Amino acid sequence: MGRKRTKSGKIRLAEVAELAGVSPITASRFFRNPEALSVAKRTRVESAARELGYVPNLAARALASQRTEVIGVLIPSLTNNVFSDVLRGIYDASEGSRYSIQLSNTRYSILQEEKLLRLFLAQKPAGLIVTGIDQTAESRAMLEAADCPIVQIMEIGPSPVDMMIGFSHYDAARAAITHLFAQGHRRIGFVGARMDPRVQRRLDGYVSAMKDAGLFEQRLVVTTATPTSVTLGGALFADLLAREPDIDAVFCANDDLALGVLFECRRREIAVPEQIAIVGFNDLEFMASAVPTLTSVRTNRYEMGNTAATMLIEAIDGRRPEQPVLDLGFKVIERQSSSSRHQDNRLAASGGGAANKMVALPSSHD
Amino acid sequence: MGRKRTKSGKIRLAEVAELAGVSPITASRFFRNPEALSVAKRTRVESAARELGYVPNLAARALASQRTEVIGVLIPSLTNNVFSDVLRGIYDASEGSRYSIQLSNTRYSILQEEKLLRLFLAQKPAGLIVTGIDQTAESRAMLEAADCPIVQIMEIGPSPVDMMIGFSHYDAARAAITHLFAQGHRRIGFVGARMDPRVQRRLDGYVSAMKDAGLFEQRLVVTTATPTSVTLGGALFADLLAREPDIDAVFCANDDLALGVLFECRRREIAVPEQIAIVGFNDLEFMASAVPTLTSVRTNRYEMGNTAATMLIEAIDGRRPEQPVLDLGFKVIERQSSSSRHQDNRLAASGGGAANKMVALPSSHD
DNA sequence: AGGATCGTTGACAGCGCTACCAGCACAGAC
DNA sequence: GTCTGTGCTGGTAGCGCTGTCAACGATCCT
Repeated sequence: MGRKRTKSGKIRLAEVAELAGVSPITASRFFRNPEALSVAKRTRVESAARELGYVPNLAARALASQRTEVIGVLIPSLTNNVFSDVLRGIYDASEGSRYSIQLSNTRYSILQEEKLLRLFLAQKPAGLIVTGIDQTAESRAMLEAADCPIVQIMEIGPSPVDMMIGFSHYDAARAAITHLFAQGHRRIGFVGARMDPRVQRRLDGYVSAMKDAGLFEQRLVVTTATPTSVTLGGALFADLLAREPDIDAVFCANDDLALGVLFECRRREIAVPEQIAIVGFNDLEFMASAVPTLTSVRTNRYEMGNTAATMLIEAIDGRRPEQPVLDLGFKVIERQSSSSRHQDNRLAASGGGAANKMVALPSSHD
Repeated sequence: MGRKRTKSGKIRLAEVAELAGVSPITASRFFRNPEALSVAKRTRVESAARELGYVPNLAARALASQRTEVIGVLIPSLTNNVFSDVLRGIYDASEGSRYSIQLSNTRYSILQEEKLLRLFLAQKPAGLIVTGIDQTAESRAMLEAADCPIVQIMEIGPSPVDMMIGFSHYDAARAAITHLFAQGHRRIGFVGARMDPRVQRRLDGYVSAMKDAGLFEQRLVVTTATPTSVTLGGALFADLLAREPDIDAVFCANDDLALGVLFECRRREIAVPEQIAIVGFNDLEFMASAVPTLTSVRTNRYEMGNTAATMLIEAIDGRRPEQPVLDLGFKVIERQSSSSRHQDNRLAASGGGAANKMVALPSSHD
């Protein structure tokens, strides 16, 4: 290591080839398809490259080959914990592969998404990961015309552009409400923020489950376009309570809101779950640790990102998955905050994650 | 829009030049330095480019110009809330500039960092943002030899490679302990996880403050190399209590741990702050919303990322900042969890963020 | 033995853009 | 009128790599 380079620090493929005693094109092949070389040349090129500390010039490669080894990723937010898990999965899958990740943030704007898509596509990415299924018509057309594999993540729906991996937010919300019904709750409020398409579909699931039971009332729903936060959860819940003091449960569109609701209950000395049950969404780590432990709908975020990137890379390399649309499902993780069997959370054991009851469901469309 | 392209979707600069009736090189200049063109040609090229929907081929540009418009960013973790705020700042600053962000994750390994650095540098990035000041000697040498501006973020220390923006974790921890002393606490425990260099320096600050007061005992310190989590905060605190039941305060190396400690106190019916005070670090959003509200040391994470990227871009464009090392400082945000004036948190008003008392300090080295 | 096939290698010609330098017109100085 | 400088423009020559195709010897088949 630390071997000094020739002037201006650039070792070209030609130098490696010369040292190895092969032609540049043979050296080039070594880096792209080592199997194509004889063992002798392979080792010669390998040691020459190592000795010189050769690193390929990606710009030249991209120019010559008319394609890049960049996977474009479009997500709506960097702040949201949900996406950091997904991203981690994507980055983990990309490591070890020869592809690098180019990330951009749409800020929940499909117009911004369209603009970024245009930019990405112009650089001929090897593949693309986009969030959700609600693109503009123009974006949709660009994606369909793109000559690279594409994975839509976070949800599943009809007519994928190419590949798709996620779960049904609608079904997941219905499952959460069904769980609350099973625990004997009837007047169930909905608290939601940001109201992006996925949160909207959770709301739809809530509404349909409530309507099916003849329990839906518009007054039970409190939402805002404001980005989500714990504090906001408390505030929205306060609004809900002011409007409907007799609710017996709250379904929160995400876990931050649920934590805010829990704190607000504590502030108001409302017993959870005795007076009000709480169910969150995503099952972030802290849900199992709260007091009382908080029920949530577990979503496989890391796995979603990881599988999406893995599928994409396979597809780029010409091995299309036999299953282009993958439903990762969800699980209702029942904890103290919604358990009618729960008597005294104050004496509950530390951690609380030991005896989680899980209700696993693959999501399904209707 | 949606104008169709010529075959294979590629519009080259030459086509734009032809339509505009200028030479390719003139068209090229339009995109790099419009001022150098006469107004007439400028408008001609502009409308030609728009009409054809021209998007530059970045690979060709990079190859020809021997430099990229990529800013490399090396951070230790994608999961950590702290870094998602920093990243958001970086991405926000890069938007609107012509630079794009290339992100990589060192997973808290300086060896991995060195490897990534080598990779990044080989592609001649326009600039580099690296986390912290604890690089390997080899990394350090590479950074110093790099012919692009570099910003080290998250902390400040002696001998910056180039630019530096952050704050003193040591001083911030000392300030937190000083605050606890002022509230009358004496037996103050330390809870830390992951123990990366910055957490280590917070521990150092804690130790020095405690020693200065003649109160330090090794038994008050509980740490682990395990990545941080809320649950872990509870577990570490349980260890600490088992060892030292008579502590009257806990300083947590981050807010997740602090939340875990709060939940564990609730589980054990330990009154906060009456029996045990809690102070966290970073001041994540939920700290102001917890019950009781949680004291923390506010760090300017978004601003750190944003300013770092802004400074870097300025430096790339040849305008080096007059202030290459920037201390963003910190603030101890005093809340109920460590306030001796706090009597009954159960009746405290919603949100609790209204009357935060702030103790602002620029960090300083000694 | 002759032909076909395979595995391996190399020559050539760009990919689309920009660095460099030269050239031109025009203005001002002498 | 010539010279110099300035502002703008264009020609030439690559940047470092890979796609394509051709060539070669070795192997296999009939």
